[in-house]
Amino acid sequence: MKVNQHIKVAVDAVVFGYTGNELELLLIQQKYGSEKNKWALPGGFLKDEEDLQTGVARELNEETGVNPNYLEQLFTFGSINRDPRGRVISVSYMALINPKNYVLKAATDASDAKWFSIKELPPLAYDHPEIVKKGLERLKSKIHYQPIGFELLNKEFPFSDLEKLYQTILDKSIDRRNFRKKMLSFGVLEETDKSYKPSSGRPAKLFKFNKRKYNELEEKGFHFEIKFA
Amino acid sequence: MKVNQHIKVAVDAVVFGYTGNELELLLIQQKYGSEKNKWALPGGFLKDEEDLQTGVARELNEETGVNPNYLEQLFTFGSINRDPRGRVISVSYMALINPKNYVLKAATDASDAKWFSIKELPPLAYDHPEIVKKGLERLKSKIHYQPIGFELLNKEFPFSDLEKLYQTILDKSIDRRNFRKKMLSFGVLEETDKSYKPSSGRPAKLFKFNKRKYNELEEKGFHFEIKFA
DNA sequence: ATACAATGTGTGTGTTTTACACAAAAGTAA
DNA sequence: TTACTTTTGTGTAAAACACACACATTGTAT
Repeated sequence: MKVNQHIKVAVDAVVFGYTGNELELLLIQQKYGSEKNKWALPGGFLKDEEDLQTGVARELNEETGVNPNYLEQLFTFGSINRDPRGRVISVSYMALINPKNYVLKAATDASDAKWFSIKELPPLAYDHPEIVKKGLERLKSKIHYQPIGFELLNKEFPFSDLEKLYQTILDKSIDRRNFRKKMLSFGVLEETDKSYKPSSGRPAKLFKFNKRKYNELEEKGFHFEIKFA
Repeated sequence: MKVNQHIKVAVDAVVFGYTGNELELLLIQQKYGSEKNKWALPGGFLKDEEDLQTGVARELNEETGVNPNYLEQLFTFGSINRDPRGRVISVSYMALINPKNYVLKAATDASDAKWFSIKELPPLAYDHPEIVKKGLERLKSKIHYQPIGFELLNKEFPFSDLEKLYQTILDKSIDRRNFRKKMLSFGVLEETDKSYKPSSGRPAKLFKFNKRKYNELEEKGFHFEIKFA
């Protein structure tokens, strides 16, 4: 194939985590290069023999040690000068993980991985602010019509966690009663027999998301959709 | 920048048009190459010095003569073997145009452009069926919450056109009264003083979409959203 | 003038969304 | 043991919205 093209293809990941208080973003520190000491999204150049999603997953694992089970393509960024090193287009992905499930890789020679509150991000390299913005938008909108919030929580969680998660992501308060009513009405949450004891106050039942049931319902035309005042 | 990568970047466009009866897709015939005589999405390799959207727009114009004013990135396809000629990733776009505004470029040595009903597509090259599918999904879902339907109609149109457009795209019938009521309730349609005479029956007022007003309302938190029984 | 074809319009009913407050279950401190 | 604090768990009434549904109007063609 004769094409005279000198464009490199990179993949980058916007990885969200939730701690119970804050929405967080996973970043790595650039130790070398023109953007030294800035922070960047995990990512890197795609290999000739791997497909896009495999590529991000690999880079993510190499650079931070995490292996998300939710990974979704976001957008492809291709402005001519987005990377001062040359023409690079970046296929970006959004990943959701529960930070508790991983210990971040310690600093390697290439990078140092760390969680940052989405509200206090350090200076980011390249056009990564734009990519993060796209990720946030996607997360905020998708959480309304896809049950992706559960990817950020423990397998079993008290209702209040789910509620706080939504409030944190959407950055607004929601009515507890209406939220619970609506969520439960979908019939995709299962009450477990366990309960969780908060540091003070009444213990809460633990719930879990029943993915099988969700898939079943979805086949039948059901749509997860949650809105707020 | 030293990266040993041999991946080419292409851009492809899923171009939808509406004739008043059918949703149509703009395709070009492959005259050479391994996929000779199949039809393909307009598109081609990205140039080193153009950004993605510029690239699709250029290819689209070169190959078919159309210049869409609605162009939106869809998805990036990157399976390893999607193109038998080598490793090529394709950044796909969706375009909406009113076919009446253009005369398709006659057959050039490279290709022959033609509209096909979405219901009777010829065999498509590469993974283009998958790309088309993505485009259709996007169109179907986006038409519910973004005023993109107007891009497919004349500037001034009878209400029935809009209605038929929605029915065609969504492939289901909708209640005329409720649809009209809801659409008008947004306050983004303007009644003109002109009217349109159908071949038979009562003449219809012509409406036009007021984009400025839509943008204003959107700023204030308004959301275009239309659903059906 | 009559038949035909498409446009234009309102209301009642059911469903969904919203707003809102108090009791129950634990732990802790007097 | 009692009372205080904290968090969970729950119902109802009003408002907004979605849905189903039918007939008069305005033009053309015969």
